Amino acid sequence: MNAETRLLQTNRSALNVAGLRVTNQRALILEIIRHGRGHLDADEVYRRARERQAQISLSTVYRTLRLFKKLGLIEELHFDEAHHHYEVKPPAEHHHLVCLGCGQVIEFHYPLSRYVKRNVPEAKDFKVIETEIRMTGYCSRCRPGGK
Amino acid sequence: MNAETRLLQTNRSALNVAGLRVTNQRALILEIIRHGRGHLDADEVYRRARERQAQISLSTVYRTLRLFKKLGLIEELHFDEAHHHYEVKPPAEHHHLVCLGCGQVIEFHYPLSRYVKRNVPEAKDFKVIETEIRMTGYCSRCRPGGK
DNA sequence: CTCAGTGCAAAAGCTTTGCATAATA
DNA sequence: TATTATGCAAAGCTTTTGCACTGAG
Repeated sequence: MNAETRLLQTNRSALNVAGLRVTNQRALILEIIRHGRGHLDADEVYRRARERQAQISLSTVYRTLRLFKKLGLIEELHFDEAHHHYEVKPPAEHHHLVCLGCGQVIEFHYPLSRYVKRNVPEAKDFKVIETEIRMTGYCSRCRPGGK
Repeated sequence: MNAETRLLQTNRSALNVAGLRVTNQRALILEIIRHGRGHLDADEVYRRARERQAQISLSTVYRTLRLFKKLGLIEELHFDEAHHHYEVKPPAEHHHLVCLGCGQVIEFHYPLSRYVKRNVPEAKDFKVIETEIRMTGYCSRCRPGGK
């Protein structure tokens, strides 16, 4: 059993647990999102997947991403563009700083939904499922002008 | 001068200040976003605009929204869907609770970026231009099951 | 063997663009 | 009058869908 196969094997169990049919495509896509640091969009997942399974189709990528999202295996994020980004669902609540200069995404962890629920009257009566905080601006290296 | 014309006139000055050519289309679109409570997408702006100027085109709506955004007159928001929503830029920082049940958007005000800057080390060094907080979940009426 | 999952191609949104015409300054 | 903005139609992208085939269970 080579390293490639072993990696895919690891993801099989995650999929089995969900009661899904385990295909090479699904194992590979999960592997790519888990392994790929950064926030991938569908096309990037597709490009990386093709390096290992030349025949994989873009529709499968889209279908699989939607499926994983529904199962809660991954998170769908909305940055500034018109398309979505995906990443594995992390255990702790986390958010994003998006630099308008270099495009890097800085992740930070903070239980903000709990804070908001405590301090914002409108949120007291709301059952929060998901919180996404996206702050755009300039990182220290890209800061234009002063301050 | 009828009421219609007077309304448009008010927006002319805002556009004049920006050094733009003032057209009926631009004045009308600004009027719709300012007046229209809620968060409108491009198509909704288009539909409302056509009620008053039958010949207006969807491309003009898109071009105008992009322009207003660049000028800082309006804000572009990213909810769950693949398209954008627009609203007038409000003076105070505000955020959104999006109900997965009925789709309503509850707005709340809170200076969260200041709070984050104070408490999150990663943000200390970041010059924040814009903060968007979107919490999805269920409002009191749509809450499924208990809690 | 059966049915869920895949690949392909075509369709379906949303958004942008080229170009001739119309309107502002 | 000199541009800038508009309308229309066509193109561009991302995402979804129909259908016959393949492969997992």
